[in-house]
Amino acid sequence: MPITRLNPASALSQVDKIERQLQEFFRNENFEPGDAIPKEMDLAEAMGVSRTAIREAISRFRMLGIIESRKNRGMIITRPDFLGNMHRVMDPKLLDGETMKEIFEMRLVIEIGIGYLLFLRKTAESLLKLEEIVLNEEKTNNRIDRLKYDVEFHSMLYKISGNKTILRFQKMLLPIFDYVDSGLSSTQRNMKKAGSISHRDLLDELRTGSPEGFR
Amino acid sequence: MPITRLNPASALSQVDKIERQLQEFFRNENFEPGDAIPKEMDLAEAMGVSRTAIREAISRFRMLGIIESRKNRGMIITRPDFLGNMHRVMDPKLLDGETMKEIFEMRLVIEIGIGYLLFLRKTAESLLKLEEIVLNEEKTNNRIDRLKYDVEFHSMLYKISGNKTILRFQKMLLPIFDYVDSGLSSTQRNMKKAGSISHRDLLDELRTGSPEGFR
DNA sequence: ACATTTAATATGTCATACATATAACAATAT
DNA sequence: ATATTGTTATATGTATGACATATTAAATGT
Repeated sequence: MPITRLNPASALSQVDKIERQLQEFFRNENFEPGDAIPKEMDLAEAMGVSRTAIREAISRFRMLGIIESRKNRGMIITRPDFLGNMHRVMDPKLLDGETMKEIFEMRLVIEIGIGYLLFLRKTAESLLKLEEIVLNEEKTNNRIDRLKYDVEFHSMLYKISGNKTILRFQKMLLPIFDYVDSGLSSTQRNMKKAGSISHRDLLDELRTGSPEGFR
Repeated sequence: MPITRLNPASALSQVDKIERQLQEFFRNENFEPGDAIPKEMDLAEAMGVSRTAIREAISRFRMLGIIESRKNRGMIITRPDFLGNMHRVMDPKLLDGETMKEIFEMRLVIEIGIGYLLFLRKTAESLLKLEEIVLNEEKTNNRIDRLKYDVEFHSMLYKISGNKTILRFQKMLLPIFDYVDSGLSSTQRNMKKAGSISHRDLLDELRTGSPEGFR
């Protein structure tokens, strides 16, 4: 039950109501990507509101990637990118500390869980690439380069996992990850410590070990 | 690099551009929740567009919970609920099969990773509650009740984890979880099998075992 | 039959007017 | 003097009409 669902009903603006009604309408009528939806004026008349209000609501759907409109061709339902909007709210300045800590924790949780996928999907080539990255990392003393290879290493891990969505989700969480890193609870500190053994260890474990050891 | 960032620049509507400029503006000027932002007319004049266009862009921020406005008091930056909007796009009819499978997988990945938190945060009382739920589950033969207790059990697990955000995120993923459940790859089937040992087993493992066994 | 022009149409943008809620202040009554 | 009430100014909320623009479809001419 998202908190947005219980905005004091009276505080809902007309546009908010229109937005909800439209979303409900699209779902109930089983609209799918590619389907055309009624034109603005028809919607406005059917709901007894101005075209302006309809357009404000539709504009929101456009942002989410649920609706696309072209001049004269009308509007159609489109396939949204369900992570594509997250970056708009993933802002350390906007979120509160508690939420950020939980997001931070979620990232670690996903990282642990992803070990499973890695063992199921690792290949000889992917291990070679990891080896390459680790070698580069071990060779350099430059702080910035180390960071670069660190990013590369993790990137590669996600690629091996074969799940683009999880990879993207993790990247979305990065702004928070960069920001928190202080004021960690002991639990989180433990988790982080557990996760920060060297890449070389991880690689070796991935090569010859088991999911249990990897974690 | 969110896909929304690379909409053919020419295809961006005026409102899209305004939306971006405003978000950039808020970030650069270090606006934080509670801060007042310029009024609509000032923004319109400053950007050389109509108030209508500004309002369409602002309407989007309002939906995201980034901006709130009250009559005559102007508009202020607010703390968004970073998961609160996901339900709008978490629709099996809108997403493609591949994405849904990946989301499905992400849920499992999180479930595995969360085992860690459970062991760190379990308490005597929480174990008792789990015991109660499992007992109820074992007593009933009603299919619907079993489902209910299954939900309760998982809910309780997330509560023990002490991370409301992860819990909510999992709930957000439910529509997809309910929907997929067919056309799984062998990898996913394996993961699911691994995850579907009985609740009794899980509880016992949680009581006396280790994170490794739990997984 | 083909190419070009014209008209019709739905969305994109703008300007304007009015409604509504609120804050600040003034006026009044006790 | 304090509290209540009324007035006014202000910023957002909503509606309306106009025009721009792109695209489809029909009409026209050769």
